Amino acid sequence: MNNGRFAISLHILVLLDKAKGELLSSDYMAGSININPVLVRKELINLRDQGFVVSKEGKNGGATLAKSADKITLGALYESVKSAHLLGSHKNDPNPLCEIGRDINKHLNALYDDTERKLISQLNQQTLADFSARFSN
Amino acid sequence: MNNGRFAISLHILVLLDKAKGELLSSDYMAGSININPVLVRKELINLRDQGFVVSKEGKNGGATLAKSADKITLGALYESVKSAHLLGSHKNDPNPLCEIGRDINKHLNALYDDTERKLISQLNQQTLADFSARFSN
DNA sequence: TCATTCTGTAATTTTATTTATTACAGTACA
DNA sequence: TGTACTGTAATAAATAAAATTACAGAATGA
Repeated sequence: MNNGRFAISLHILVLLDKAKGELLSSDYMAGSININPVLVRKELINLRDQGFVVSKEGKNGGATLAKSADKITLGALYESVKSAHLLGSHKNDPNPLCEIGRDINKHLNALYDDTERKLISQLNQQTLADFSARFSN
Repeated sequence: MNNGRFAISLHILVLLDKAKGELLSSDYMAGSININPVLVRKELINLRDQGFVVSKEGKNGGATLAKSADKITLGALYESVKSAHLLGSHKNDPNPLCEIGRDINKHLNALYDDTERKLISQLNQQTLADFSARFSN
């Protein structure tokens, strides 16, 4: 996971948790995160696909949590936004004529998968409720 | 860690381990990794600064491991190449007028630091020797 | 000694990725 | 039926990563 999507999604979820069921608009949330509202809407679609939030179209629409904050683990959130490999490079196209180059991707992927699995189980020990509780208000 | 530096550095180290003390040139290693030799040389400088390799200038020069492969942990390698935060975004400049935005970086950083610490201790359980041994030759 | 083969390093260009912007259709409300 | 939203596509701008070019300096050995 190489981009700001984890931070954006977590920020969204904290805002929704603090809103206690009140619908928040993407424009409002974009103002808090200080990013473009379209990015918020895209993340909301992903969060909705994962079952974390529900959203309502039309006037007075917006988003709210779809489940209790203690049912959303940070590991699940991580998995929902990860795109590239944890440690992975963009391009990795080693020389197949070299004995090391030929096999390294297989071994790197095994290492990455193993490491990522442990990272996720680590993150799964914390929920959105835990994280949200760190905010004083 | 968001780029291919971990993969590149590990590839270099495996090549050097398999070379058993014979000096390898950056051009040769770049050919195996299939990247530009200048990138290899830059990584070698970092690896040398970390005490993992030694390099020799001039004709018949090149690089070799500075210490035994079982003394180089993958956690130390990870630390040597990490630049950005593990889960961190490029830009993260939330609105300080929002109570959540005002505090979120503090809490995100605590989460990132904690998670990264555990990732590194996980990676520290594996050495270059372990990884290199996965290659059949 | 001097051509050769390396490393070290800076500067620049190219490519890839991420983020922002613009635009607009569709939905729901009041 | 205007207004305030979401959903979504297309494009542009900004940023980051990688490649390229260039060359100085070091060590070798013919």
